[in-house]
Amino acid sequence: MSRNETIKADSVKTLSSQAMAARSFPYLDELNEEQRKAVEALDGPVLMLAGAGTGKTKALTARVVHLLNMRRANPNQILAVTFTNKAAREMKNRVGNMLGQVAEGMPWMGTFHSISVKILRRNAELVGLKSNFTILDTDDQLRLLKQLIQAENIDDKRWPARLLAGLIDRWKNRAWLPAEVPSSESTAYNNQGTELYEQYQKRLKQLNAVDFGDLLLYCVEIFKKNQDILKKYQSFFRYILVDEYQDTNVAQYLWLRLLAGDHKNICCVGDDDQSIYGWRGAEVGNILRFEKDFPGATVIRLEQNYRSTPHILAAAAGVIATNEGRLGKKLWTSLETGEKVRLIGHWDGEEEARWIGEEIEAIQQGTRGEPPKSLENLAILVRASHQMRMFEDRFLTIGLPYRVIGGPRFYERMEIRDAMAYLRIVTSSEDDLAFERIINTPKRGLGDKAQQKIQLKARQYSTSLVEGAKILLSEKGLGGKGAIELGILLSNIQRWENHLKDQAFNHIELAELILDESGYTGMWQNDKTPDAPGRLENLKELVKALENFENIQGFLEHVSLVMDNDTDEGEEKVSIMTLHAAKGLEFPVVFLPGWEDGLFPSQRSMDESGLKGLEEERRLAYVGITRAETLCTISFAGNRRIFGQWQSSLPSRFIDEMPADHVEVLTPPGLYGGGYGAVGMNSSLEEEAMAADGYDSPGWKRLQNNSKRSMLGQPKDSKNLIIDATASSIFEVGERVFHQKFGYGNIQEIEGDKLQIEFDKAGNKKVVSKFIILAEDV
DNA sequence: ACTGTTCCTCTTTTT
DNA sequence: GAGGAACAGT
Repeated sequence: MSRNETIKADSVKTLSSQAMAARSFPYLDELNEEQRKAVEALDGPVLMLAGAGTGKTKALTARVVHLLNMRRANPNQILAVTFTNKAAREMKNRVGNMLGQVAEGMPWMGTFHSISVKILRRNAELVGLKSNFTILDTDDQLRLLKQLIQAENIDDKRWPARLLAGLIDRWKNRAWLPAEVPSSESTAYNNQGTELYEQYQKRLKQLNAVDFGDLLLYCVEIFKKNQDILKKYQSFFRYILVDEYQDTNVAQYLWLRLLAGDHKNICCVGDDDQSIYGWRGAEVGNILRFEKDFPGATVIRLEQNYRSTPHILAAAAGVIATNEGRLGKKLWTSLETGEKVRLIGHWDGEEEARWIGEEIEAIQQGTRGEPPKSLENLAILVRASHQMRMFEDRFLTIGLPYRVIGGPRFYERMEIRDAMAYLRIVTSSEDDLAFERIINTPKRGLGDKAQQKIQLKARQYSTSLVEGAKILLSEKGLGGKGAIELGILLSNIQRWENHLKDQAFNHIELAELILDESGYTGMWQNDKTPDAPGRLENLKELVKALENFENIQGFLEHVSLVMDNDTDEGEEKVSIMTLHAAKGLEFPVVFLPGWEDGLFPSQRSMDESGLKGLEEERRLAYVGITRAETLCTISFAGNRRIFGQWQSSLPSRFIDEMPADHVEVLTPPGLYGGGYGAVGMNSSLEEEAMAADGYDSPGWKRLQNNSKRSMLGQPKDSKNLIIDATASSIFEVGERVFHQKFGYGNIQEIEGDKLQIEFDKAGNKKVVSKFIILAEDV
């Protein structure tokens, strides 16, 4: 019925399109009312506020299919932008499935960056680039910046290149060219930030290279300065769809506004509660402002959650409710009540990993009174990647298969970058950064001195390093072994270039030949370190990856843009990933470890961005909880080793924000003396008991009192209760005390139950008194 | 030039 | 605890 209304409203449309619309579209019947509205509101600006698990992707793909079925646009006239390659792939697959064909016919479905590259290659000359420009990765970028910094005689100890890289990235995210950086920023980076930014951009253009930020920045610049080109793209992209709109930064926002400026057929999907990329320049303001930016916009809220049980939703809602300035959504579900969110405190991080490992095995075997579950259904979501290690260690020792998602990427490995540098120098001998990388890898006796001579020569003739090296040799500016080796390298490069041109070999053979003749493969074959075989394996994989591409250039472009490496071998595994990487995913069973103040919410985030930072952390917590379908387990540890130093911490404040009715507090198993890990490597029963009750955070206490089950079977006068009764009174300032992990120290200050202690070895720390005993009692 | 040593900082989060 | 930079020794 609503479809008929739509047709009436669209009375301008041709008879044929009406006839098309009158056909039945089975995918529409699978949508709920709101989703359907979002799909059928084809024209004009649409904002789809889609809460977690509300079928956003379903609606989005249905919308694409509907646009096609209604003949509003050809597949190549729809611009569909996502942030990650994974999301783009997913959308392509789903659209393809719905249409019953491969969605290769949708060339403009991709990430902001990949689409920008396409546009930029076609218009490169407008910003002073050649269309075969290379895209630098972070490593190249840093090396380049370092060179500039050293040329300016800046102490790169005090002013690290990373800092400058971050600064430039921020400016680019705001779509500021060097000349557009406001003067308020002029004190940045020792007052030389803007100057170095300008130099950096110049140098990039000399190298015919861009960095990630440039892809967006230059597109925006082209659109702004060339009305004709903008018009062309505006009319070409008849419909625009944007996923995860809350994560757009200023540059992306301008990019979209410019492209949608004419017809305004733009549909943005997002959730302000899931905005977690503020640190990368994302502006939640973009989504909050949508209706102002696009007057008359249709706003649709998707609030029915199909993913999680009511307990999980309630816990998540409780946390996110603390944030201010939300657009506000109320998620609801018709699913039946499942288990409450589980909460458990541990003595330290190792104990936490051990416990989670045991839990996972139990769930896998189905010993929790439920059918066995595949490990594919389980995920561990951490705040910071260094937390992953603890779990990897533990899972390796108990032989639990796991997969780290978004870890160190394939393309970032040293051997891959080296190999790619060889390929780069062959496709473009002007790629100085690639040449620098390979000139002495493997060792050719071309050290700092030789390289400096080449640099000097290249600068003197203002040419590339390869050319500079040739000149140096012809002028006999280099002697001995170095000269011979450099000669060999240069003639090798020349020969490889010719092979590439002649097409004497296909690109796979050529790549193998290059790695072979350069001695690079040999270098690793002769390497006796334990990771050498793995590196050779990676090189093989690199060559194999070439099979999917027509030529080396195409491959290089792919690698610089597509960063995820889904090497999903068949075996079932637990997934370990950061909360950021988990956005958009869902798992029946989710573990959220490390909920401690300082770690989560991250201290750094709060220090740098204050309340804004804290609220973003809270959204991260919300994202984490809402990944879970049926079982969500949150945990924290009282002690954790950070930078090799033990640190004690309090439970995350987010724990206090969860409504107690929806949380069940578990007691660490060690308390009962039974079960597993009772006598851990370095944690005793007593310590575990303290861990269970060692916090004074009101929320933790409240939750603990609320949980009757956790108290079952616990002796009334168990040791931890005795300690509890005496805890806050027995200490005095100046007393000599002992802590299990930090060792001896003196009390500096007493603040309720927390003691400020100057430890002899571990430094000054704030510790809950229950972890402390008098030195004389040891 | 290269290798091995110590000392230093450092960790959010990523296209 | 690890990876990088500076230094010293071959």
